[in-house]
Amino acid sequence: MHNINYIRENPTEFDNFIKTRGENPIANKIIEIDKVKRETQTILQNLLAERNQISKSIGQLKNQKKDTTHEMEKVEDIKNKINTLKELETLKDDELKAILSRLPNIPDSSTPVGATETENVFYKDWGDKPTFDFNPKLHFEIGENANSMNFETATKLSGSRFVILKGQLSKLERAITNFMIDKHTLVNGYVEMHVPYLVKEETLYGTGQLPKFADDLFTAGDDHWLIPTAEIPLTALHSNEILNINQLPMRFTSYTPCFRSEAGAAGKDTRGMIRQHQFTKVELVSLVEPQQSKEELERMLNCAEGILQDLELHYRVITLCTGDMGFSANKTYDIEVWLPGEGKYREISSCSNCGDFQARRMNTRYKQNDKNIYIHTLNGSGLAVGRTLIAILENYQTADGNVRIPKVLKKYFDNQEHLF
RNA sequence: GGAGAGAUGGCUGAGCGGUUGAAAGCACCGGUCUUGAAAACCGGCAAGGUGGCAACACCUUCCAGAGUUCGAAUCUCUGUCUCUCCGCCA
Repeated sequence: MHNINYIRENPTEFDNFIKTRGENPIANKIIEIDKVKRETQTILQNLLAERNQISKSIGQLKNQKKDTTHEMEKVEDIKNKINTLKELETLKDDELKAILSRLPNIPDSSTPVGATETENVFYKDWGDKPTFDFNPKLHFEIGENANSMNFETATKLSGSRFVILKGQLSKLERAITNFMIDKHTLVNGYVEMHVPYLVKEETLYGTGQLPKFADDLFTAGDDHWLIPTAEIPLTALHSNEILNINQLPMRFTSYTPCFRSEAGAAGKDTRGMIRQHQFTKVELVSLVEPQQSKEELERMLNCAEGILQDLELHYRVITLCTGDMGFSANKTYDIEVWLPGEGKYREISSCSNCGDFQARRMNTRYKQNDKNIYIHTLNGSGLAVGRTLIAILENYQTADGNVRIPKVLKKYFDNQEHLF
């Protein structure tokens, strides 16, 4: 959510910013609605003050057993005016909210301007592409050949975009998760949280998924929605609270399943487990003071990168351009891991600074020198577990169809050398 | 699922329908005292908004939403959540 004062004072700048995010200019319209709303409010409040005054005097007159019919008539007239003005105010307020709640965050000055993903900017990379003396297979070929990855049965149970992992692959998924959580809690200073997978509409509004992106989500039929990422419950942990400054920064990590309808991705990545309706992810979330958030984004990125480095997987980091960035972010780094089977880099983590955008929507503040200031929120995958599993299969595969177990995961496998 | 009780400021907790935005205590902040600290004492301490250069004035908010009333924390209805007892149950 945007600060209306900012829009009021910098309409052109605001329009220029949201233009880079693919939105049409709208500041003038916002200001016009806001103006009518505030004018209405001023008149309304004066009438309310008058009503309160008269009501008070009625109380006093009644105490003195005096006649109040004159006052009563006066109030009756004011009441009618109050009702019409109140309706108008609510109407304008709703209009304003409808617009503001659907406008994306303003990009950080270091975010490259661009329309589509082709204009994302290379930031850095790590490691080298592995070499093979055979033709590296795709992850699902490896999994299916080992009889440990099954899409057909999953489709029988749940339809398309689901998978069943069996035996060693199921265990690998669990080992990856444990490794990530252990690293983030023991080394990186994040607090592990176990959170609900079903949340209320209000919670999704806070992080920015609603009202605009309902199509990307699954509902549970009642008033609950399935989380598309643990970012949602973690970021909202302290919504509607005023924190003490010494509580910040807060760093949370959580392992959860994520549910996404993939509404806009029909026909995309239909083979394999790259794009599923359900996947698991270890999420990182930071709640920080405003002046810390830029630094925190780099820190978070490093924490996510560290996992891939430990797993010795080659990757690159790109900075998303304004047009490709998510709704709530002001700056986003994507980490893309190398998949030799596909011969492509694939997103495995996305780390975003949301500034005060989400904090405004969910009303999370902290007190400093008697002032209440919106915090900054950040989130990042640390990492997507399913895609990490894919990366391990494709990068660590051997000519005979087996898979070497990465050094750091061996302890979860009784020091075995190979997966199968 | 059945029966009952409740929801007030950071926390605990008062509150006959009419100076109650809300007593009191705790916590917190500032000060006096002290070598320092504690104790004691004094003072401050909800949020959002509108108007105003400002001082300041006013409005809204006592779970949420409707309603009754000249006037609602206080009365009525609906919803949400919490607690206790019973039933069922991982």
